[in-house]
Formats: sequence, C-alpha cells, structure tokens
Amino acid sequence: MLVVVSDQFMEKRGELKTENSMPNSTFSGPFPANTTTTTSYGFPGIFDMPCDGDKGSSLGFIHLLGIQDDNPSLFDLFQTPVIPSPASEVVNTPATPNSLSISSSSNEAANDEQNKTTVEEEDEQNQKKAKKQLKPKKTPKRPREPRFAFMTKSEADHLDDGYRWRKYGQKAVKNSPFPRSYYRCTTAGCGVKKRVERSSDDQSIVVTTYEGTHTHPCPVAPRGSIGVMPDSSGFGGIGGTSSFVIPQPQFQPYFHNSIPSLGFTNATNSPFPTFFQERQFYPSLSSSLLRDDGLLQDILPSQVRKEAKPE
DNA sequence: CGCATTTGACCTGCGC
DNA sequence: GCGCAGGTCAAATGCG
Repeated sequence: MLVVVSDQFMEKRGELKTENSMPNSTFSGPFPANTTTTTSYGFPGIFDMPCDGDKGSSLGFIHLLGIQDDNPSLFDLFQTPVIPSPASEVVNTPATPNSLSISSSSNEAANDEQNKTTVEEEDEQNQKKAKKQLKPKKTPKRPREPRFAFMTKSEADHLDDGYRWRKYGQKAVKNSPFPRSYYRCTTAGCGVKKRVERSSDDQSIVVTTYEGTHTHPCPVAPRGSIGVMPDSSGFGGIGGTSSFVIPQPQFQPYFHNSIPSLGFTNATNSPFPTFFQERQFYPSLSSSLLRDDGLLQDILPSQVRKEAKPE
C-alpha cells in the first residue's frame, strides 16, 4: 500500500503546517479496494503498492487505484500546477545575509566567558570559526522545492529508485524511535533531496519525501520498473522487482491535456510520477474505479495482478 | 585510492 | 530572547 501526497496540495489547501504534521498513520492501509480514503489533508485517493516484502527491499510498482473525482483536491490540483510563488514564499526572508556573522559574534561573546580555555582550545575554536567563516554565505531563503511524501511498506529504508543518492545526514526524530536519513542526488547539478524515515506507528512503513526535480535522466534504469518494462498495461509489468520509478516531485502544465505517451517512463527526467501520468492519461479510469469495486482488477490484466499480489 | 556512510557540531526557523 | 527541533556540513571512518 502506498499513498502519495504532495505538500503542494496541502499548502494550497492551507493544511500543511510543517512536514512533521504528516499524520503517517492516517495513510496506513490497507484500504478496502472500493473505499476512498480522505486523509487529514483532505487528500482523497487510494493507492496500492504491492511490495516485495520477502526480499525486504522495496517495491514492485505503484498502483493508483483511484481518486475521488468529485473532489477537486487531488485530480484537479494535478491538472493545475501549483508552482510555489517565490514572492509569497520569500516574503519574510531576511534581507540580511549576515546572519552568519551575527552568529559568529555571539559565539565570540560566549567565548569571552570562557577565559579558562587553553591556547590549544582557542586555536581549535578559532579554526572552527575560520572554517565557518570560509563557508560561502548562506543564500537567502529559497522557495521550498515541491515535495512528494509517500509511504511504502518495506523493510529496507533506502529504496532503489534508479537514481544515485548520497546520504549526507541522519537525525533522530522527535516522538519517533527511528532516525530520519537525508539523501542527496549525487549527480552534479542536481539538487534533488530525499528524506527517509520509518513511521513511528508502523515500523514496516517507510516514509520517503522527495524534494526537488532531477535535472538529468535516471542514470540507472531500475530493474523491472514501470518505465522499462515492455508490458504496457499502464501500470507496468512487475514480478520480482525491487525498484520502481520514483515520482518526480514536480507539477507542471505538462500534464494538462498532454498527449498520452507510453514512453513517458523511460527513466528520463519526466517531471511526474508515472502513476499520476497514467491517471492523467486515462481520466475516466478512476471515475469508474471509484464507482465500482473493480479497481485493481479493472486496471490490470489478471496475469499482472497475479504477479503483483502473489498472495 | 576513491567514494559512500557515519556522526557530532553547527545553522536556522519557529514557537513560546 | 531563548530553547527546541529540523536540516546541513564536513571530518572521520569504512569499504570495495
């Protein structure tokens, strides 16, 4: 089971406070196949994610089971790109990029009280200060990149999505026994980041948040991913896969009335999740999905379903 | 040796 | 202003 959520939706709806407000448990499945779930964000939709639980690694592929069509929140928003307004985002940006020096001053003040420090310690502190000061000034607060947060049921924390990531940090998360890991795309010039953490409510659920958009093609075509499988059932052939095409967290007019092209998942920098594109390409699909209990079985060939859900 | 990961320190934003 | 928590940096370390 997987639920995808973009904070742009939430922000547009004014329901996103902080990322930590993500009510993980709200998204936890399984959802009955014919049930529309509305999250606390007012984000209705049903997604199904067959998982490769045996291998503990990851994901087979993503199913968009349906979106409540009479609710504008998701589908309409997907069709209506919500590019964060820099003006609104940067309104409160301090005009002083000197915060670093200010902070250094306070450090010096603090150091003044520590007259017992040895020469070595002072040198070390000076070196640290110098090192800090050598850092390029922090750029003014940037508008936050569009983000996708989604949950996957997996024993593996870091899912192979075809891109190469470097872990650059890990932090303990308040009210959660599990740390949050921070990854950055290793491709030069690509500033996409992602955070990975386990749900404190269900440790089998991994919450992954992507931020930014890849500026390059996927360097490694995920094995058996949606994009590379010849099976064009629309939801990708699967079977023993351990990776998938990660959604590209971007909202672009690209989707609006775009011409369906089944080549969209060719591991390129396609700006949007495959399954959302699918949704866009077949807008009538989910309507029927939601009105009957066909759902997955209506979408997928029986053979694929069998592979997807070996249980 | 080069690259990835770990981890403690630091920076920053936000709420009180 | 202060403290807290999230996010990032970068040196140290590990690994192939």
